[in-house]
Amino acid sequence: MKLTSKGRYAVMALADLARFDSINPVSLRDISLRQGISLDYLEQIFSKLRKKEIVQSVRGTQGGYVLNKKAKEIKLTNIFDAVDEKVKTVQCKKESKKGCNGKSTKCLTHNLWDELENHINNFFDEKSLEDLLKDNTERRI
Amino acid sequence: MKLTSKGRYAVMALADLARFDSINPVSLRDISLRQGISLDYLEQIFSKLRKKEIVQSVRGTQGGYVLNKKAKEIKLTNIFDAVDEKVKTVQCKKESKKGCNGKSTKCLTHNLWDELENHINNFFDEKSLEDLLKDNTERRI
DNA sequence: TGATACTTGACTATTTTAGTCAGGTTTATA
DNA sequence: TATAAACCTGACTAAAATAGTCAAGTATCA
Repeated sequence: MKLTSKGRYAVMALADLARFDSINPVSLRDISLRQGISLDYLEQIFSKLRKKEIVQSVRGTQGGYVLNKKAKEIKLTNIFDAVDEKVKTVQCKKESKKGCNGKSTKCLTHNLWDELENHINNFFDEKSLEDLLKDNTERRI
Repeated sequence: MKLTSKGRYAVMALADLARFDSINPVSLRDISLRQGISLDYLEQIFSKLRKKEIVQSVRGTQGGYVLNKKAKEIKLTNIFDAVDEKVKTVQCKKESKKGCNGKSTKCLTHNLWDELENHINNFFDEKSLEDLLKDNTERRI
């Protein structure tokens, strides 16, 4: 079980954005340099974040991205959702043919995975971008 | 982020084993049939479980596997650990060159991933095989 | 009008996953 | 003591996911 880079990068980039966007839009180039993430990859990620209205783009010279909501209102759930990073534990949710051994009853451990999923999602539901910054006030980049 | 089959199968198989091993060892063949997991794959998984002393093997005709501890004492953490299913959230744990942007300070979101990891691991530390069975007393396979 | 920066979509190398396959060894029991 | 059931091991592989790269734009400000 692991968290993929796309999800991590999205959160890292937004945390960076949240810290630096107070006055001007932040260019992906800056984020790329500060966070060590490939510019091309960032563009893919921000395209998704924009579609989900988590960020707004500002075109032209001095352009870049701005948060579309307050950092407090952006939960990690929203971010992961935007970049298709999902917590998946069971295959047997949608009653696919192979799910739960292909039997009509739930598999032995079905409840467990459900519980785990909720457990993790609760964590992400509660954490906002602002929380992240708070934890880091003593540090710089 | 997802849970891989290997980890799921290991837990499913052990839950099956815990339920049926009261008298005789349980053959992988039976588990394979009941849980719909490939026999060859089960062998790989049980080889690891045996090395970590979670199960004991009984050779020969009528042989199979038996739990090596009480179901109560086998935590999910132990199981995942045995089959190399780990919760990985950050690449920057071991101070690899690329970790945390290759900078000396921790990355912006380092604490978050640490926290998440603990959150998930706590869940697994608390859950035992016995807990799983309890949740399923009303169901059969 | 040029530089900067966003925008999109197609492409791809690498890694991981989820197994399969082949060829054993061990042991209970008929 | 033969044999079948069951364990045991390691090598192999197809398919999927990941983590990007690359190319070719478009929009806007100075």
